Amino acid sequence: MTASIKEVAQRAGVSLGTVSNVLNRPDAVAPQTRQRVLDAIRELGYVRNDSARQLRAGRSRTVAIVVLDVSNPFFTDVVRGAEAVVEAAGGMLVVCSSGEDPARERHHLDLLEEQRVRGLLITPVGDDHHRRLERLVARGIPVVLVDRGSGQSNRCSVAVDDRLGGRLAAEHLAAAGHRRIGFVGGPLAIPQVADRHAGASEALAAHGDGVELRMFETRSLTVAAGREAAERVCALPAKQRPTALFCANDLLALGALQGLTVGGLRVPQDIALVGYDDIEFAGAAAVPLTSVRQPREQLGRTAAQMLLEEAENDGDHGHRHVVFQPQLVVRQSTSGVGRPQTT
Amino acid sequence: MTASIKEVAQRAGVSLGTVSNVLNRPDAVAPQTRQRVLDAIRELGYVRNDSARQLRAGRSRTVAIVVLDVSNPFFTDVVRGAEAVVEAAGGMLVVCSSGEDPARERHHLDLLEEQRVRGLLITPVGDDHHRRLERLVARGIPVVLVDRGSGQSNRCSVAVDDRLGGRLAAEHLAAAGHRRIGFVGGPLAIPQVADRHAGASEALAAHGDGVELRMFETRSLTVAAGREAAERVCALPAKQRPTALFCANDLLALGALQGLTVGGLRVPQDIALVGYDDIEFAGAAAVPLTSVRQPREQLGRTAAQMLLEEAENDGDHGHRHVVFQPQLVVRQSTSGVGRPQTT
DNA sequence: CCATTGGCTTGTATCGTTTCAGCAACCGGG
DNA sequence: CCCGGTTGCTGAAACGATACAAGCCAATGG
Repeated sequence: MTASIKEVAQRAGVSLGTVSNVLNRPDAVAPQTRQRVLDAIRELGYVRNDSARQLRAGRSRTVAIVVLDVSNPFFTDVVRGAEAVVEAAGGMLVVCSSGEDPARERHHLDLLEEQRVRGLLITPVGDDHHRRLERLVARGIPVVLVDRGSGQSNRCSVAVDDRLGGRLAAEHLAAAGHRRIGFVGGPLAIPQVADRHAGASEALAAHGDGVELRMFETRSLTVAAGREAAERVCALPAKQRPTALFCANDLLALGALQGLTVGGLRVPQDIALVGYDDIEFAGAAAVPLTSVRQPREQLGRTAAQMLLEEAENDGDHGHRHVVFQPQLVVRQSTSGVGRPQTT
Repeated sequence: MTASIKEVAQRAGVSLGTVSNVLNRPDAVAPQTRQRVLDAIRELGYVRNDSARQLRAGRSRTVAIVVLDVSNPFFTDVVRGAEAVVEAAGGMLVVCSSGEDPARERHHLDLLEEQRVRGLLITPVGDDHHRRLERLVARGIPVVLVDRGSGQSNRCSVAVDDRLGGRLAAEHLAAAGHRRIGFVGGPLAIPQVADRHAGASEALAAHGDGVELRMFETRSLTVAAGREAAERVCALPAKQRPTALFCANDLLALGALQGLTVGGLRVPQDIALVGYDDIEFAGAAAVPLTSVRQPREQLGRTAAQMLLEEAENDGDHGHRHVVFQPQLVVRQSTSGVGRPQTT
């Protein structure tokens, strides 16, 4: 059914090794022999068997990236960045989504380990993954943490300063005079969420005089969760209700925007809204969203580069921790007045 | 470095085959032997080598899906549907993005063929892929066309009726009294685009009396391309300018919305806008978008089911062609009056 | 004219699994 | 006491590719 190198050899009247040479070191084969082999390959429709290659070589050319949610445009942009780098290097990037579920994450890691992937980019779900990743590294599979700083010095990481991002958002709101601010996000086990919250908290504490940060925890970082959180906000009596919401990502913010509108609250007149990530859709929302921008594609590119670099110099390799700075993009959802902007 | 089955066998004091049995047919091994083997596995941190497994088995457990654009929420939803089915069956789904580029598509297919994937879900870029896919099928790799009907009877397909979708959109606009309608989409080599256009064209022709459908071709189906098309529209003198735009997908429509706003045209008062796909962000846009809804996740689920089914019954298998019906969802971008809706 | 070189090619071992025929020990029935 | 049937395990043969030592032959140099 599927021709192997042996049949190609037979047909071309050469030995196994020669065919292999044609494939891998064409210059080491005499031109006319090479041509005969190439003809045979074409005639039989021969295609290399990667399993065999990998088995022999002991390593694969595929790199995996495990993200929290493929449907989140933030991650698809990260993936695109990583993809570009990996493909340029002749590899293949496989994308797995943990869906914020530690069990699925583990399952994916199991499979990827069995496949002996060349390296792993991961945005881990919780905090209990250290031993697991440790083991991969010990096995010679380099790991780069994405969108997550690492205290660990035995692996690289690429992150954006989430505390700073949280501070930027909170300071912006506090400066606009908000005193009751709500934080929408969760699960708190996700470090990015915790850090953004911590940053906001920090900034408000520094601000002094009873600025309050109230937590509206969500079960996931999705539009639906944002809508649901907004319902809780709307249900509060006006006196207790926050006058501004800081959402842990833009999906939540977009959901919250919908939920608030349904609940009869106007953004930003009745309640201001800040998102996080500045995904492409944030600026195009019903009320264009103020958001904390992250260098999404660059995150992916840098992570992939570091990974490939580590994969080359098998073994010794100075682990680096790159931290990018987020940037506040102010739009209508916090600006009180003004006309729609579309950047 | 990485333990193999042989070392496990040695440590447990049994033969190779026994370890393999513990892994694959645990009941065929005496409980205490089994335990010894399991202990050895744990102590050595043994992990199966999938390459070797695949090589021996001649087939892999991974299924691939090749989509036009991972950043398009339509496709991420399709992917999620497919993923759910494949994972439930114990497999793994690898996602590749062709970026609407035939060369990249070919490259991915090459790699996937080398990997001897179990099956392939694909939304092909152009129309010249038949021979290519044919070859995969001949090799025993089942192929299911996604979001694309197939005249071919030797493979399955799952699609949504794009001509009908185009008709729905165009009829809606014509019924609202629009006489100069613009179609924004491209490249036309993408069958979905061509079909949606054809459907619209058809509906308007049936409508008679000089209703005009003018083409604004784009280079891709992205937000940026939509913005750029809107600039072209804005540049036209008011008399020639369409009073409505039908965009081949929601990304284009969202981009167009931004471009039109920047160009000083109001949606829907000055120009109406219809998108396609009804992605989650369509309803949350600055002006909630009227759009043609497709059953996105179901598309993926059905495709994956058909693929797995075909992969089971190696060989004979009745190829099916499932066609879903799209559905027009009317929102503010074509409704002239009314208040924001958020569903 | 022999030795040496260098260009091409061959054959074989190897990677880590799974599979399968075969062997040893044991059991109960005739 | 032997025989057929289990049960539990072993050992070797694949799977398809790559690497590498070794061989062959013609050409080159002394």
